[in-house]
Amino acid sequence: MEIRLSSSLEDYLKTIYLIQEENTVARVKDIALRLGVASPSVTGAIKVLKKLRMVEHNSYGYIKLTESGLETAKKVFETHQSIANFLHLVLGIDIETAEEDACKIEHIIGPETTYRLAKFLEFSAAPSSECRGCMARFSEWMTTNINKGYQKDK
Amino acid sequence: MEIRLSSSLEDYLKTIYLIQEENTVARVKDIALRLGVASPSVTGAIKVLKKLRMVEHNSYGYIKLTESGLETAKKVFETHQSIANFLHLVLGIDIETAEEDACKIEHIIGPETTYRLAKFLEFSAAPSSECRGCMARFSEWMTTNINKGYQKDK
DNA sequence: TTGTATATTTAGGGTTACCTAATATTATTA
DNA sequence: TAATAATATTAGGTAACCCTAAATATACAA
Repeated sequence: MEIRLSSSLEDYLKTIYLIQEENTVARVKDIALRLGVASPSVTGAIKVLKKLRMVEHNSYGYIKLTESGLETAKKVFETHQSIANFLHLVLGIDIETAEEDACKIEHIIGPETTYRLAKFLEFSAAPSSECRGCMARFSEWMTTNINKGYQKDK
Repeated sequence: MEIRLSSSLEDYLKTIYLIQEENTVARVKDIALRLGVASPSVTGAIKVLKKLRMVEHNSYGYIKLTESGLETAKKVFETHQSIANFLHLVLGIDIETAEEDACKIEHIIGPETTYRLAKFLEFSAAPSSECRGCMARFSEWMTTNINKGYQKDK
């Protein structure tokens, strides 16, 4: 009985989750601030998430994830972490870009891709893995080759 | 003077490109069929792409990419290939899922991520790369570990 | 406790991207 | 060539998601 949420709704859940993790209460204003949207957009999204039983909310009150909302939010966040780690630690992309890209990809890839990506990270970062040396070599190789190809503008 | 296209418009360009590559002429019907949308959606998109000077088109006629449209379409397609190859060859995801995921990610990641992903593939697949052994080990390791974690349902 | 500041919601719009049904054009074939 | 089939376009509608401006509710402080 898995409900397929939009990227946007997943972002709202993830944001509420992150606010809750900081032992803070989630308010419309905070969510709006973090997501860079206006307050009425948050009110609208919360109304939908409430109907889906992902959050609890009374008018003008605080917002809390339900068990089901928490579960989904955690999944999204974990997927985010795997992607961001891969982009940053393996590909060597700067942390800001890695986070930005991860924020978009997290809503798109299926569970199998997520699972395998996490496993790849686990494998390549394991202390015993010969892969560690290989990753270091790639890193070196990238640094020496970087100027021949893509140049970051802006 | 880079114009930021929507995922949807990029898909239309990519589809026209792929039809052109088959030495076939692109018609509304074909594009609609490949993308799984109705004809009026294609007509609408073509109107936008024409305004952006990405395609040439006269009413009731064939559709052709302009130089600028071709350039963008190629970029999208190349990004697609890098992602699909990574998902399939490195992570070992079945080709259909890899293609599906790539179709979504291709519109999202920036040029640096694309560049580095391609370089990673280049490095890890190079005949001289010690990484090849490492990738093979990962593949083995995945096969032995796969049942402990995620199981493909459906 | 009453006035003011802050936070939230409602109301009303805009954009993108799809759809179906109806109309117009082009192509085919009898 | 005239009728029919195939294709493309226009018209009109829906849903998701965002926005600003205005109204409403709550919190705080004099």
